[in-house]
Amino acid sequence: MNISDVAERTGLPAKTIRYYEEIGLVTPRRSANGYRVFAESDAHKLTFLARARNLGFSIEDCRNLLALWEDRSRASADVHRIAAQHLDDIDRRINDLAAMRDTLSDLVRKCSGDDRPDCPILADLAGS
Amino acid sequence: MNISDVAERTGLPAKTIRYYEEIGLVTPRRSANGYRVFAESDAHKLTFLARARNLGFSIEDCRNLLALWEDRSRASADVHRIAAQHLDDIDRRINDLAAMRDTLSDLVRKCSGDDRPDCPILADLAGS
DNA sequence: CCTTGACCTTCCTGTAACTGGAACCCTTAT
DNA sequence: ATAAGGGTTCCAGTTACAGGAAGGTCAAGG
Repeated sequence: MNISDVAERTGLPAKTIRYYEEIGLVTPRRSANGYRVFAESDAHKLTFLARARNLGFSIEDCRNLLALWEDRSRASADVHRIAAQHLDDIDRRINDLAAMRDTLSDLVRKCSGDDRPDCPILADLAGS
Repeated sequence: MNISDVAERTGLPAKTIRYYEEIGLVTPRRSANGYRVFAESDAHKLTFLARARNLGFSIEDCRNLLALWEDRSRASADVHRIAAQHLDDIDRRINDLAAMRDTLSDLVRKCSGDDRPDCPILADLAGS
């Protein structure tokens, strides 16, 4: 498989796949002309990576998850811990964003949004 | 005021304040020895920036909001539009994160997290 | 045989919003 | 004289790629 084939199969841009090779997440072989040649196992890894990234795991998390995936003797506790930490992180980010949204929607609602200069949003940001 | 004074007053790190000067958000005067000297108006701007950044506005949004704040003849509609767009953005991000959380908490719940290698999380990421 | 177009390659730069650190200057107190 | 605690500039690193330039490769068509 050439890079565009595996790009299509995984949904990852070719650029991203090259980047993943650069940082050591995949190591496709090379054909005589220098083109990358992806084996099935490479495609599976990249699919794994695409899904993990879609769930918001960082590249370093992905690296660790990939290592655990390839380790037949892994303990599921290790995977569980990484996922649970990421879940906490997501929850924190949701809470932060929800707090912003509450404040902001309040302000947006209070602001007339017409052509007058009076604006509660700016007043609040200025410390009223 | 020296930089550490205004840092304390605004809650922004000195590094961040220097950065804001570098990108033109504030322009404190300089004293003879080269130190930055912050006027009250500078401190107010920085407070404004700190609050806007806390609400998740991008630097470019902040730059625009600041310009509107300083423009006595602004239309509140301009502010309203920036804030409403940002609110939409926040909502999108919350939805994205919530989707991740739902999937992930499902997986975390299903994973025993013990020392056996069997792991539904990895199975799912692999495409089961 | 030559060209054209679609691939592929590497390398360099830029993104957002800072943070950390090195090397060095200024001021005040001991 | 020196030490502590400010301040300054400049450079590199962070995350996870994206865009683009310059150039090699391959298959089809005239």
